[in-house]
Amino acid sequence: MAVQTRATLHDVARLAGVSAKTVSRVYSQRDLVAPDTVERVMSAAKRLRFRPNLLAQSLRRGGGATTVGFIMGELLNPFYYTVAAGIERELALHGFALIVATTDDSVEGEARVADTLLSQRVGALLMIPVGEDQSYLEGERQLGTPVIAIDRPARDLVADSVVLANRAGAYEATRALISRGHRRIAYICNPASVYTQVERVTGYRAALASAGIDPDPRWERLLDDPASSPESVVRDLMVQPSVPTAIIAGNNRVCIGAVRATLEMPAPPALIGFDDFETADVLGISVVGHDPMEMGRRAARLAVERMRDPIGFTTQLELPTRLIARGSGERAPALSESSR
Amino acid sequence: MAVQTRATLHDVARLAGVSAKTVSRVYSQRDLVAPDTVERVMSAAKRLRFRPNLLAQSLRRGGGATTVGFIMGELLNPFYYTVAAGIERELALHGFALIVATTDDSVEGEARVADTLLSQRVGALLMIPVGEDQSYLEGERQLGTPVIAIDRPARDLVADSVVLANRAGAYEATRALISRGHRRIAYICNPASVYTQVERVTGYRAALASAGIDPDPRWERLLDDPASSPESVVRDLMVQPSVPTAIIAGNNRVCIGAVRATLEMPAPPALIGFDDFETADVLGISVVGHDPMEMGRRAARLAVERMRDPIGFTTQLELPTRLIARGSGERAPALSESSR
DNA sequence: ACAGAACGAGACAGCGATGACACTAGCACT
DNA sequence: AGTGCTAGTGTCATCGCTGTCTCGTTCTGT
Repeated sequence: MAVQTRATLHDVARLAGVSAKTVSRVYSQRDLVAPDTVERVMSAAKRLRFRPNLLAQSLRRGGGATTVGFIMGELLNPFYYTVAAGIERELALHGFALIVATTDDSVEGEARVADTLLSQRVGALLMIPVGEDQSYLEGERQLGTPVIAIDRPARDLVADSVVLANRAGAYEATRALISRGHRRIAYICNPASVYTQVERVTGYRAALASAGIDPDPRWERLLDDPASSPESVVRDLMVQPSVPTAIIAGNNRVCIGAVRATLEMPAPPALIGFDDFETADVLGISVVGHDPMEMGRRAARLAVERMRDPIGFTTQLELPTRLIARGSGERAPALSESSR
Repeated sequence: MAVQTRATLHDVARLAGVSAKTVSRVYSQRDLVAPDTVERVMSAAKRLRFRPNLLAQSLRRGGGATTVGFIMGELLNPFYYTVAAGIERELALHGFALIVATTDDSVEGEARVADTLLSQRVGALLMIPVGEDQSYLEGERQLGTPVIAIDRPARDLVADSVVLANRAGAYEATRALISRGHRRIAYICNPASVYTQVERVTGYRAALASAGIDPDPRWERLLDDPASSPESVVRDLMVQPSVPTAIIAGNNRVCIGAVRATLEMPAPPALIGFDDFETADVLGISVVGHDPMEMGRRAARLAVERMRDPIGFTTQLELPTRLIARGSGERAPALSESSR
């Protein structure tokens, strides 16, 4: 088993009878090289299976990075990986490779992987911020590594960001329920202290207020307990003396939990989820949908722009949501319930 | 806005009043350095926000890569990204970063991204092979970049691989249906010419044969048409003069399509899917389940081993599947059908 | 007290590539 | 003939870092 070593520019140069610089020229195509020299070089390169070393190249060229890092909570969450897919596609278009790193949604994890990625000299850092504070990246930004926050704006850090119209989405969903006659509308989410949920709850309350309904703490289940299952939260809610006639689930996990909990009920409450999910149509679940892939694409595009022009103004992008009616959100309140 | 440049070893050395090599020693911890020198260096490094350049480091150290590449069809497929999640976790444990690249399941895409990744000098290449032939990577393998094939073995290439017990899984599912009294069992998949499906179909036929049932081409819908929707294929199948009493769906897409197609039927056929999916329990769909995350982990572990020891024997790993009963696969054939 | 080990730190080269600059040959023009 | 240009190529230094070698200092044992 011949364990050879990888050929370098010099090996190719020697075989082709030219200088290393000329081989470099052939590959970078920035300079003129005589056609037959090109041919000699190319054939030598092919014979040696030469492949330019991008690491050495970007070192020499002074940091022109070829990779971009994406810091996400975990790859198993459909929302996250759909964003990742969008990022990957957009970056591929511009010739960048994507390094993904997961944090398990922990603050230490975030700092740790950010550190690793920066040591890898990624050209930009895309992230779904977890911690309360991303100021530890401010220095890096000044050193020329742009940071793009996705889904939640970064805290204490100058960074571009791409977020959803969370308030408007929740507002619209709540209004839709109200217009069907619902007055007792629950909002359930877990975790609740993240930016997106805070925004959505605000939209939810605003919609209630606009209809003259006082928000009722009984129907706001804003949890921050990774251990508690959404399903049991919903079950618990539905055995109270006074039950809501409609539920808004703050994210897809809670929504699926709510589906599980209410599937067998004789008169299930109306249900609207936030975030679309694969089998939502099969299950007939109405949701506040949006386009996570597009979020990723936009974020990647911002990153590419920032790498080219580090000194532009930072951009805050808000992407729209839209209510997708599939049945579960259009159920009217049960008669006995609607007249309390 | 002060656009500074990133500090290097030399900058730190100058500020700390030592040589660059000593700073290097402090960071690599392979050599002895006096405690107060360490402290001086560290404080200088912190002041300059120094962060060692891993690219330069691995260049100098001669290729000791810090990244591993994963070539996948597309990030949107739940199976693929779950594998990716497993890979990422395992790699993180060993200090490698993961670069993901997608091919849109095209052969050219595969070759293109493999090229990019190899130029990035990834330490290993993990891939879900698409093409008929991965021999173009043989040279790279000899040059020291191990290749690990996932889900499907590589063709014409010495590579470790991690695959599922496809035949056994399909065999078990088919036998289970037979034992409930089914005789007319359809197998639907798209695409059909990939390794996994060929194996599964083989298992399916073997099970039929073992029960003395002749395979019937009417009930094998082996498509290779990305455009045709699984749902319509199933609908079409169910309006034939003679309908099957049970369906095996070759992958999760087909399975979800089958669910859509049969949901409203008064007497739906029994249904078993291949690959588990998020809401399968809610929908009561029996599946041949397996553990894609574990596949990713195992593949990553193999990659790490190979990077450490390039000359071991190649390993072929086969991971088990298991039949998960949730109702849809346990339906007995309709009476009028079972006695034909 | 002195040889030899052990420790701590610097000088230098070089990983694989490219930017800056220099140089030659050939041609067109005055 | 002399000048200026261009096309095509080579030399050298260097990107940020570390392996190897070297050297001065302190410590150890007899």
